[in-house]
Amino acid sequence: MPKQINFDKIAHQPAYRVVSEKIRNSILSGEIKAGELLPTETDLAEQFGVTRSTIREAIRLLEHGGILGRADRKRLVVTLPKTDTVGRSVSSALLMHQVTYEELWQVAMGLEPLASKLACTTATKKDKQLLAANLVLTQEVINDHDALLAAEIEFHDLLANATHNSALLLARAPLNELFYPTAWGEVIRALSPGERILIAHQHIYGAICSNNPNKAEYWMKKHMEDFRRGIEMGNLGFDKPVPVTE
Amino acid sequence: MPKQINFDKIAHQPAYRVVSEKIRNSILSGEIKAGELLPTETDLAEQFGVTRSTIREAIRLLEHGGILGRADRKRLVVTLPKTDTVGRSVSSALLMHQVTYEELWQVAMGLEPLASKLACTTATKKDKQLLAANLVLTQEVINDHDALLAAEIEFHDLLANATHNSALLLARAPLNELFYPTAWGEVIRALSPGERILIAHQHIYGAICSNNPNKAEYWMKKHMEDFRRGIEMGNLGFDKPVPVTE
DNA sequence: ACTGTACTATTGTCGGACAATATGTCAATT
DNA sequence: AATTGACATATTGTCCGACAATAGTACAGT
Repeated sequence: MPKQINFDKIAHQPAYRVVSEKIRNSILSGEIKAGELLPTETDLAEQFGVTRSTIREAIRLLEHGGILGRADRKRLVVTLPKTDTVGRSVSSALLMHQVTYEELWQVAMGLEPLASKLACTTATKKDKQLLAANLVLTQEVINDHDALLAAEIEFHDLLANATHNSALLLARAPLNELFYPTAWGEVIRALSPGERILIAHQHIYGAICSNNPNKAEYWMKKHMEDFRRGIEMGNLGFDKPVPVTE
Repeated sequence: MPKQINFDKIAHQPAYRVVSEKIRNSILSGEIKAGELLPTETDLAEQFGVTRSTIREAIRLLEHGGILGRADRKRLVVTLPKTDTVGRSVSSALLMHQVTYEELWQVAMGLEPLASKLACTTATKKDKQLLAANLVLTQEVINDHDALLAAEIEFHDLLANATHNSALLLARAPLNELFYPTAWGEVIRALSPGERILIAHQHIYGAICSNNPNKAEYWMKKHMEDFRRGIEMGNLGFDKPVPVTE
């Protein structure tokens, strides 16, 4: 085989991507802060020296990432990405990768007990109040499948919020969107373990209030193990891909 | 206060978003599979009954999520989102939320030991070979800061890949992009704990080869604790936000 | 204090245009 | 047979100009 010289592909980035990157950098570097308005499309077009169409495409690129949004559906505004916005991209990706319940459960086992532990030292009064209210609600709807499911998901979400750790919130976002809605739904429907759920939640809540990280972690692990058994015993396979809903 | 009837805001979605959602659903539902080409923009415009500009904006929305890409820079193709593509959205979000080293470390403490444990049962021969090669490389460059940093990051990445758990891969994507590059860089530079790193890696690798999940988990925890001490002792504050680089 | 009117700014959408570039075909060359 | 060149075609990237719909504002009128 004769020697051959390989050149790198030249990187010709389309204009809309260049513009998008520039705006992104301006935002990330703090040049434009969250809450501030972006110049109008016409202005931007003039500043970058491209057409409005190009600007619009650049904006769409950022809009999906959640760092740009619309104030009152007119002017563009720089926004702090919300967990669920970002979570949707991740969820799409996971669905396309045919993620299984087992894979999600494993991640949940890594993150949820951690969240319980952390929440013990970080939860504010407000957080505890919200959790307490959730417990009351759970007890009330313990026989109503759908409402119980909603309450159950909310509990885990409140708990995660109580850590005030944005990295943790984002990492577990797909659980909220993909895992719990489908999996818990089945578990609750199949086994009706409403009481077991409530008991676990109460213990976790108690551990947080008495600032007992190990206990909080322990009960969350137990809770998640229950969950796993529920899935295995139900009619949705633990190693099957999560179905696309909606 | 007089009783007042509240109506929901009517949800007037712009056309480009509607189109984007329709395409997204087609992809997620498997109607169009990964690897397949999308119709041309002109065709899409005709099918949806909108202009090409609108179609283009819809496409940009999806392009950012990584589920659409370009085959050879012309035709659009449906693609499986790569971890780093999706990870970038998440990283942007975290940077805007001024995520701290501590928050990232906590997530790492939840995920990395888990990855070590899981890898014991899921790692293939290929995975082990790659890890072994990485160990050799690490030993060779143990005194070269930059190369050592790259090798260190690669080790954790290979380990995560060895779990073959896409949910885990995506959840830890921000660690790869935000945490390790900046934090490890400082740790290595400040303390030069090259040998400690290598030893930990070797133990983890050994545990995986001998199928010993507990040992793998134990050493990874130890490794991460070292990491934490390194950050605390170095001159970058553990509770400071991760700086925006690039 | 509320309502209606008029004006402006800005976005959402349209349609058409053209250059640059991949792709495919077919003949010519070695 | 394999490479090269020439040519036609398809498709994207970018531009321009236009217009309707609507949010914001200002200013009256009751």
